[in-house]
Amino acid sequence: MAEASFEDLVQAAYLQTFPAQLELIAEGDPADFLYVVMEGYVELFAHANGRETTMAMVRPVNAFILAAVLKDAVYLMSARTARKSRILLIPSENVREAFARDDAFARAIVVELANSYRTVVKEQKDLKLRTAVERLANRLLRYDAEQGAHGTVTLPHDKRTIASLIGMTPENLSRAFNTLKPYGVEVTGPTVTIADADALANLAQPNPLIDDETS
Amino acid sequence: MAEASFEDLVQAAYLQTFPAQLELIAEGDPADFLYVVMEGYVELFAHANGRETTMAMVRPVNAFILAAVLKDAVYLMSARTARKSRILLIPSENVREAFARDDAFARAIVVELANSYRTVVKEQKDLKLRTAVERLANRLLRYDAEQGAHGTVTLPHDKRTIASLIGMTPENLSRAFNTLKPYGVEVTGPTVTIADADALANLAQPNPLIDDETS
DNA sequence: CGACGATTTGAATAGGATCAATGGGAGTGG
DNA sequence: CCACTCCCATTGATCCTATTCAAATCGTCG
Repeated sequence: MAEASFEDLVQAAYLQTFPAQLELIAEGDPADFLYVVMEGYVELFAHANGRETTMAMVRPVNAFILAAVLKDAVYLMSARTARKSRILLIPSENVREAFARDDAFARAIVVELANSYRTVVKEQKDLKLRTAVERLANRLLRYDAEQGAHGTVTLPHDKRTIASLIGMTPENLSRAFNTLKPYGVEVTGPTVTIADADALANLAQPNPLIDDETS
Repeated sequence: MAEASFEDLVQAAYLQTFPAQLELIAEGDPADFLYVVMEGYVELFAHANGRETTMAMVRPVNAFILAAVLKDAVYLMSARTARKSRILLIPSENVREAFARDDAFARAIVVELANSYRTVVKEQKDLKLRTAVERLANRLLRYDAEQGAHGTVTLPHDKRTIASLIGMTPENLSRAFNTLKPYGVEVTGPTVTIADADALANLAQPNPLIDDETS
């Protein structure tokens, strides 16, 4: 994007540090700011019919609720810090201004939105086409790949959060881990070892059109 | 968008009529064309782990797989005509060209993508936060609203398709309709009458952040 | 009229959720 | 440093939802 637009956004932005478990936004609120996670972790979650679910975990450096800001609409999701986090807040007004003025910025946003869209589509496929155990197995393989494919995974979130993220209860997650034991999966607190990646992959049936970050 | 860009796209495009149940694209294929439904209905669906699910039904006039075209990536979903349909095929190359050249077009695409993104997020909330019966109840209320809120709904698709769309089996859909009978829902073939919209809404708990088209 | 596919219904099963209780750290305050 | 508390995670038992398998019914189309 143009230097000037960038400067304008940075000038208008606030960089703040928030403690863990602080609610940043609530679904239904008007989109006053675009949020960018600089450090830490932010949980996006949602409510309906008396239930709550984790929609996504946002890690540095990523923006969230971009679509709402551009549309000048209300947030569809709530957000809270999962741990102490440094977050950049950019007034929506400025984002929309830069979007209207700066062609390069507008195009960059398209790429970002296209990626976000495809990510959610993949998640929907994951949810509708796989059982809970399959989802967990694939998730473990993904974490392993992200962490260097050593066969030793450190879970990036609380188990209750992971359970909600992949669409199950904490109890069920615990049982799903047990189900994976015969496939070489051992759990010790937040550490998971994958003894036989092939066996696990055979169960999980990983699919690039669901599990690959890019593409 | 600019007249010239529009002309260019139209010039390069093919308008074709396809019979029902014709597979237009398959997930994993490179995105060679952007598709626009002019008449008829197109089903987007996906496979994984030996299962298949309906992801969306696209009606006129709407484009599908825009994100894949822009990213020059592979399709995440397959598509088939649900009935005889007239479809506009625009070569991806031309779309990306227009996107690069025409600023107004690029901005229009942002709006389109932002809407698509928010739609999928809503669907994910629907899936994760509601039971099958609640999803059906809300879907019926939505159809009723779309069709004029007369309390008489004509199902826009086969029941098996609707079942897959809202994430259940055809058998379960049939039973879900029976579950809704005490709430004033009567089914006769493709026609559904809603005798007591309040009772149904009380069960469904419709939520603008999930069920409203706009917002 | 006959065949096929869609829908419905029934029965049995499986997958997940809920409720309840226990064990296990991490953090707090004395 | 230790005891206490709280919350997370696990386990057990049970319940409920939804899927699967099977069969019957219905409607449509050739």
